[in-house]
Amino acid sequence: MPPISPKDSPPTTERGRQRRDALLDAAQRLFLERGYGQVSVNDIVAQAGGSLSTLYRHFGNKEGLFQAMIERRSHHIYDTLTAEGVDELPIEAALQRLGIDLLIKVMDEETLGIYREVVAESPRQPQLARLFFDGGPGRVRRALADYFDRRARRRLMPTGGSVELAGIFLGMLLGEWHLIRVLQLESPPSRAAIEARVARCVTLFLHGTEDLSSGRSQ
Amino acid sequence: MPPISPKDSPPTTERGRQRRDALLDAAQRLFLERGYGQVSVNDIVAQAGGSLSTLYRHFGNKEGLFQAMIERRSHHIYDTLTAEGVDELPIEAALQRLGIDLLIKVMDEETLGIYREVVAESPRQPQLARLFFDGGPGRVRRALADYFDRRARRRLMPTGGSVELAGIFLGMLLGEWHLIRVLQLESPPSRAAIEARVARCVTLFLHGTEDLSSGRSQ
DNA sequence: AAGATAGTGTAGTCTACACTACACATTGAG
DNA sequence: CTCAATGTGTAGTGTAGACTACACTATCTT
Repeated sequence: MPPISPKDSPPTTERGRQRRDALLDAAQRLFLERGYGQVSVNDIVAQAGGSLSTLYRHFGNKEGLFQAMIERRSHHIYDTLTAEGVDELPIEAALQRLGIDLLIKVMDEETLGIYREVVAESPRQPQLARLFFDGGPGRVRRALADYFDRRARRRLMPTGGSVELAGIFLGMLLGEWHLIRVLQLESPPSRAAIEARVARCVTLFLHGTEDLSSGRSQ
Repeated sequence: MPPISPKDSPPTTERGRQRRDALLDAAQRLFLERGYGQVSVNDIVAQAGGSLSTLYRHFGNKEGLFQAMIERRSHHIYDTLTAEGVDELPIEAALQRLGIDLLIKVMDEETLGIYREVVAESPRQPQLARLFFDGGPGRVRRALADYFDRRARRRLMPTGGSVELAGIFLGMLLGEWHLIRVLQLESPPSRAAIEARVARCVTLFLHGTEDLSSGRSQ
């Protein structure tokens, strides 16, 4: 009878914590490199040093290890995105800064790897989806929506639907680029290309297509 | 020595075509239901009827079958989206119609399944990524960009960057919704919800946030 | 009717790998 | 010192599954 919830007991001793981290590090490297299904627990132990028994003591089974790894990651990845002091900037500059930071983070090979693995495994491990979304994309959307709400309170923009608005803006930023990078159809965009795209998105978001240059709409 | 390119010879006889289609149908059902790695070729044969030998004669190996299935699918899925007569409509209506059709298609469980499988397998099967993108999302982006170009030629909107603009608009439409559905975090949106979101995106795309109601930007 | 072409069915090979068993080492607390 | 908990190392076990071999059948063409 396999354990329903893998026993991810907090390590008591210092040595225990080290072994646990080594296993997580190895798991991360290998899972993101080859994909969950293509990595054996033996590979991970070989990479991490230590012993198979230890792995099973800590994580219960392969899935437990995977989830622990994803959880650790999705938290740390988006921690750099805590836009602070953003309320003092004009909205153009604020969105521009957030957009650039976000695109750089999201185009990063590690972030893309996490995304691929989560999408691939989520049908079999639904907890994974929540874990990832709430720790990553969901948190960014929340933060941006809060920013919009603060502006609305200061009467700097209309009230209401801030979460949806945030989602739309984030969608604009990623657009087709994310898919293209997830599928590895093109090489990563340069810093300059990122800045240009963000600028275009910000303008579009604030003023619509009309404002791009001349031209009237039908 | 495994064949480099799977022998996907076009079936000559009628009976051959039937057997081939039956295999593809079964493959599609099972792959989308359980995921590529979780389906055995024997499962597929059992579902399709016929024989293992036939499968290998047609597709060479498991990957060949998978690719043939994805190719067939990504072509047919987006065929419904050939927006015709769209040039006669005001741009609001045109974008609205396209947006609704697209969101319905993209939120469909089958389309989401294809997406998941392609993302999951693309690192191991790079041809797959191209196949999918060019047959699906890429074609939609191309079609929308062409529409923008035609409008630009009629001086109804600014010239240039139509492909990027199309990508941005499509990104707005999907936004966070796509991820949420891919990860199955929420149930499918209602028709009404889709219409509301598309309307909001179209307004935003054409006029920016300013126009949503009152409120001035900083 | 005879041979080519494609489909069937079964049985089997070979390999990979999740997970376990077990005997032994290390460490730290009382 | 000792005993309990934790880590190590090796050597399995059991199973699943991709792919092959082979003997046979159905159909179609000329």
